[in-house]
Amino acid sequence: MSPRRRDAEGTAAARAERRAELLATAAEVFATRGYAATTVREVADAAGILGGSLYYHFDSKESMADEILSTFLNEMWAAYERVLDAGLGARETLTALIAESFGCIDRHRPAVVMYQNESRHLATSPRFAYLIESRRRFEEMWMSLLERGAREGAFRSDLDTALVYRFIRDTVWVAATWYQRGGRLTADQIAEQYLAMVLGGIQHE
Amino acid sequence: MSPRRRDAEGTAAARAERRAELLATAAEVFATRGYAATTVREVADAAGILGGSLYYHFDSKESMADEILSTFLNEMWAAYERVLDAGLGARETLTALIAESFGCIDRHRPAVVMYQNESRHLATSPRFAYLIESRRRFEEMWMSLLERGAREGAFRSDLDTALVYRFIRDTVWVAATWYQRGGRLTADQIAEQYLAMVLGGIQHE
DNA sequence: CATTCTTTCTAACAACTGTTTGGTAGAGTA
DNA sequence: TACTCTACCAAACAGTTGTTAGAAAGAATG
Repeated sequence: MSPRRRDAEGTAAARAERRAELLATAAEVFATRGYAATTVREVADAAGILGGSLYYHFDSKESMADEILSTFLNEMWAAYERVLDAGLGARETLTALIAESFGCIDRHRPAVVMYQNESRHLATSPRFAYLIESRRRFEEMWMSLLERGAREGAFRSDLDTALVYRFIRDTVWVAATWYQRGGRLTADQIAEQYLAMVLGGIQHE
Repeated sequence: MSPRRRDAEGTAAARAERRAELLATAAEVFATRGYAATTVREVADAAGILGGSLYYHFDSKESMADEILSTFLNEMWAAYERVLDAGLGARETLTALIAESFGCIDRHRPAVVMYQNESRHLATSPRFAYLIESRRRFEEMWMSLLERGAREGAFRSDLDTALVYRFIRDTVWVAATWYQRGGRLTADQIAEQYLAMVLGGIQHE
């Protein structure tokens, strides 16, 4: 490996690290104040630089949102794929998917908040078409799991499947708005309690 | 009643009606595109007038949001009060509150969506302090109901009450983002299914 | 008919937005 | 030391934003 090559790699790595830092900051601000209501100057402020300096690292405000969301979604789907490929039963698959979802919230909380609050607005641009595609795929995954579970007798069959799907989707992901790392409960503990509620209900038997 | 008086009342009523019309339009646009991302010209467009003309009826864009949200919250709390004053058992109170919540979503869908998406951002202004107060009151109401239900044996007592509260709160209100009047299911039917899920869970017994 | 009142339009404003351009401090390299 | 490259700053840009002031159309009133 030539010195020239090593240097190029070193600076490329440093650059990527700085990008990631800035993206984390941006995601935090976007999640807190809302993407549209946040100015690039506010993001830069939070990062300790000036507004224009962001454009050395990123093409546009939009491309920041793009990178934040696509990074998160890629990681999430990779995790989901691992679960789906494990060949578990319906109940166990649901359990694993929910646990994995709370793991995603733990690792990508600001991105999840952004996905929820801004995806409908952003998806109007063709650049963010993958948001719609992800939503479609998500619905397909859950609907087929729930139908399979109802067929196999794991889940109740007297409920509207589409409603159950939304019920689970909403319950899990909205948790990103209040979850905080290092809080009273860990992501795993929350997942466990959520599962107990979703599966068994809150009524005393 | 003098003619003078009748006229004054007539124009005042007409004026209030026009305000309500414009507010309904504004709420729809705010809910769809997001409050911050919506321009007053877009609201005016949707109402068939020009941007500046809105300022004959309203002081500012902010005061539109204010009126939309406070009107909704006042109605919601009036409905909740009626339920709480009925002196029902824990389980019946929960049932009635959830049914009432879906009723609110049915009647005030755009306002509910705004409340969810924008309240955190808006609440930074002192003008919207009532949003925080409403949230506090909401939490207090539900927490005491859930604790009472657990004490009286209506609800399971092995679950984290704060988590159950968020679970119910999120599940109910997020429905506003996908609910549409005249859809496959009525608000009452959705409330019924939601109740069955929350109380009994989705697992086959 | 003339007058008044209500609602809207026209046209502008100052502030703020995302973005660009050219410069510059400082670390690394020869 | 001189040079280069990286990451940032300083200052401006054009477009958009919420908002305002004055004119005007039209209905209601006398």
